[in-house]
Amino acid sequence: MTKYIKPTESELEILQILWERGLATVRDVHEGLSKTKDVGYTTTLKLMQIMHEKGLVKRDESMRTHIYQASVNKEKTQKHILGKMIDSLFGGSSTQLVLQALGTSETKATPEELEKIQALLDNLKKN
Amino acid sequence: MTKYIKPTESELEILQILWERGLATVRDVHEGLSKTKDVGYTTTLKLMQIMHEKGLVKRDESMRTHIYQASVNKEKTQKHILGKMIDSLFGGSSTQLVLQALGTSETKATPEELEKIQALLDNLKKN
DNA sequence: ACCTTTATACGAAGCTAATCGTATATTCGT
DNA sequence: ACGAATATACGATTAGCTTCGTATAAAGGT
Repeated sequence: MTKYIKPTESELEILQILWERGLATVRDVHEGLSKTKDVGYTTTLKLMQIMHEKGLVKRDESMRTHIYQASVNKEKTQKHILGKMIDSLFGGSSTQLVLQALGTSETKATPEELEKIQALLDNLKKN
Repeated sequence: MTKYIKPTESELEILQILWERGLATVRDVHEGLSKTKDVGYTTTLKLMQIMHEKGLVKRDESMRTHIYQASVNKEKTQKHILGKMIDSLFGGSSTQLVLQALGTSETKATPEELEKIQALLDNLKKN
């Protein structure tokens, strides 16, 4: 039972990038972040160092430029945060959250995604 | 365009209780919180005072024991936070979030809820 | 070779959230 | 009427997040 470490907002942004790329340098990540927000390079560096201390990321230090990768699982992290949100914001009802999310939806769901949702829904209906 | 104020974790817990009860004293809220976490009365009080300063709650001060109520809309707040989460955690795809939420689901959805979800889903399928 | 660029490491400041103790005023029970 | 309980207000502390400046070392270019 390893203790779950809740990533902060900024850490999540970084994880997001690492999950996408797999391997990345601080500079890679920083350039990714720079697309959406204005932040100094050393800030990104510091954050990633802290994440390393916390165990949120691993890194290969064998070269001068360290290579980082996420050490926490994407789906598990999503599930964890989602679970907390369901509790704190939707009184524990995940269906309430789903209703809100589908209602708000501006994203175009692909037919495949819709089928997956339908399948899950059918499954829930059985019970 | 009134500035949106993002409630903190603790503030959300309090809002949750206020949304449920409509009107409540600090003690009411504190007793609600005490069910799930261990916190001092003055901590709850302080939080609610801060929320009042921020405009997250209103209060009737005409009596010694103030009567509080939420001054922010439940659905709007949910939608706002959900939106941020979809962006930061699911790359902007609300369907991805729905998939996770339905998959994780331990909550028993009522038949009515399932029908509502189905209706929304049917609607999405049309387009 | 030497100057510029690019790394990491580290320290510290600014801010916000969360918590609680204490002071003070009011109300309640007996 | 008087002590206990209960209310608000307020200050202070602690902890964590975020940010950035500076020091130092290693590469790179010409």
